Amino acid sequence: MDERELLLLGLLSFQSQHGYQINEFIERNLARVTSMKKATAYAILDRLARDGYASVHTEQAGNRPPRKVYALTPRGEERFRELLRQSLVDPGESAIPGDVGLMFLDQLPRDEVIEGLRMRLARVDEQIAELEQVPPHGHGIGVDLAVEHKLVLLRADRDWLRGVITRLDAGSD
Amino acid sequence: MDERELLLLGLLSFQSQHGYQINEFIERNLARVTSMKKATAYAILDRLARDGYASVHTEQAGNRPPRKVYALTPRGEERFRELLRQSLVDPGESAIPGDVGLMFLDQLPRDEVIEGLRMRLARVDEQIAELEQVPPHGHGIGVDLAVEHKLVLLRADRDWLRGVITRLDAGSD
DNA sequence: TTTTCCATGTAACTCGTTACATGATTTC
DNA sequence: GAAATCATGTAACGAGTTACATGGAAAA
Repeated sequence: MDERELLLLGLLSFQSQHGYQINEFIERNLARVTSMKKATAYAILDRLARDGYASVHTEQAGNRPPRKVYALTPRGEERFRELLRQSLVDPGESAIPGDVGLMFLDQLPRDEVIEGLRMRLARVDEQIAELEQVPPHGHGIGVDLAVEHKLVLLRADRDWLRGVITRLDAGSD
Repeated sequence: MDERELLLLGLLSFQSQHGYQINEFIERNLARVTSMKKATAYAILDRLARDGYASVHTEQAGNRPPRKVYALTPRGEERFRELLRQSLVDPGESAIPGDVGLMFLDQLPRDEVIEGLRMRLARVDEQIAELEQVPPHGHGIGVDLAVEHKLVLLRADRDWLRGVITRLDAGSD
């Protein structure tokens, strides 16, 4: 159920890592996937170790601060697969925000609505353009599927937005 | 930025209401739009009054518990329009959950993945069927647009899921 | 020499949910 | 007579974020 835990387990399933390393990776490469903050990641890693899903051993490189390296235990791998299965079946309610706003759309002058939706459309277009430039990932199809999924939904949103704007434009005679 | 506040302001923009009334309405008709809990709604209504966005006066019908009836003030109406404009332009990051799971999809045996996605597809199909039976709302196009929007995204999700399953099926020879 | 990097954490805070309290009144 | 309805709230809890502390090393 918990996407954050799943993410950390997944990252550890590739290789053992220490918290700082994981946080760097998330910040650099996964900013659009998760918004988990560093303190949270440290806390969850701690919890994973307490629950027996990960083992910890401390490493020291030269005179640097000691690192706590986490490695998945067999139980942790099982936990990972369990959460993964769950997340495939039930990704959780995809809270589509903004629909509350749509509901009250009639309370606003039509041109303000159109202007607002145009700005929204522009942002969606940007996101699409950005995602389209993400190169294929290579290692398995999972990551590529995730990107593709986001793209598909964004394009559907874009097309719908265009349609709505057109209709509103036509109706404002 | 706050969808809950926008929702309450919007409901009050139709007519003055007391908290219990609003909560009932939300529970009965807006369960799929918001998951806001009663205590939260009471608290936000309180805040709206404190901030001058709503006026409060207490009514008593017979021997029943007194009602605190909230009505939008002019400032409240302005606030409502302001939040509404914002929400049209920037509905907020549509957290698409489950994409974390997709990323790690290669770590699971292909038939488990396919089975999981089939179950997911079935649930999406159900949601679509359910939404397709919602009758047109009549009062303005806003509510209908919100439903339509959700439908469009669900259908895009469904089509994508079908495609992925087909591809995985083909690849598992 | 000041800033940034490394690496981990803690303490305070925010926001929302859960569960409960209240007390009359209507319904089963 | 027991249970649900009406109507509002409070207190405790949980999860996550923010901001900060630490202290040596490398980079500017």
